[in-house]
Amino acid sequence: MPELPEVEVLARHLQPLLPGKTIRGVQVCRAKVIQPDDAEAFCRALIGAKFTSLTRRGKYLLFQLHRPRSRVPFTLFGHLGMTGRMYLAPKTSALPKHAAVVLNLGRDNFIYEDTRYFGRLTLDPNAVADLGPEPLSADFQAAPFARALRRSGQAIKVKLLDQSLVAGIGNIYASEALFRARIPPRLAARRLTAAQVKKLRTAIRAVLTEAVRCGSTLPLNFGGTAGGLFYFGRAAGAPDYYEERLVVYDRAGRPCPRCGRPIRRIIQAARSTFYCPRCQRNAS
DNA sequence: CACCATGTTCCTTG
DNA sequence: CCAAGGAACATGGT
Repeated sequence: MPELPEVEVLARHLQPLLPGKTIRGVQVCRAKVIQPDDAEAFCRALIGAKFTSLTRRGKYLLFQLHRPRSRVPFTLFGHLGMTGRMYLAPKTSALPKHAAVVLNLGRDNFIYEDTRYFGRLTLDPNAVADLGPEPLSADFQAAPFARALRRSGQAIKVKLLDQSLVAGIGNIYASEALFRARIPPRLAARRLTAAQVKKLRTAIRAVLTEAVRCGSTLPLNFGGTAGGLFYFGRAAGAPDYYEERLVVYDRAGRPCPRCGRPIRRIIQAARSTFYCPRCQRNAS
């Protein structure tokens, strides 16, 4: 469940739990999730290292580590793909069915599980090299954003998924931001007016900020047979606060909260886009 | 069986 | 060389 807000909430959750913990063992259950695909080297690099901090960049988690005696830090980069989860669990509890990598931290295990194994763990800083600005930081400035959009003929919805434009927007928040800015998803990026670009930038920040705030106030539940960590309403039986906050995503046929017309679903670049055909028209 | 899924990368085509 | 579109990756839910 990973777009910027989900990764941010996860980072805030794990941040106080990791610093000071030492990696005593590494179990690579599925070699394809580590990069490069060399479990031996990966384990050698991590065993004995100690966590110092955890931050986020786009949809990546940045685990800051150092070896004992060495002040030279290094970073483990984590990406959750579509279905990745990371959490601490007592070493006594059974590993989940789709465990990908398990770090032995002493009393607890750090578990990275991923049903579809689209996520990654890597020590290669290139993972993060081509990311655009952080949308919630001051680095996300209007002028460069506008310039980048002017250079692209791609539909704006598709362009928002380009992580080198802005980091962290995924398929859900691309639709949500465009609805909020009242911009039609198929409009070519270069056709946005200056006013629309400005509105879009504001909408992106608002939508992501709200999602983080919403996620941060939820109780973080461990447990269940999956041993998973749930916050955003995907857990069966868990309250669905998060889904309720989405205005257009996955709501085809249901009324637009603004005008009441049915929300429409279209396919762009092989992914679903949701929008209101009335509120998101040209020249708005 | 068919279709869908929060992401990224690679291949083909123009 | 670039842009755009689609398939592939792997598994599960409806």
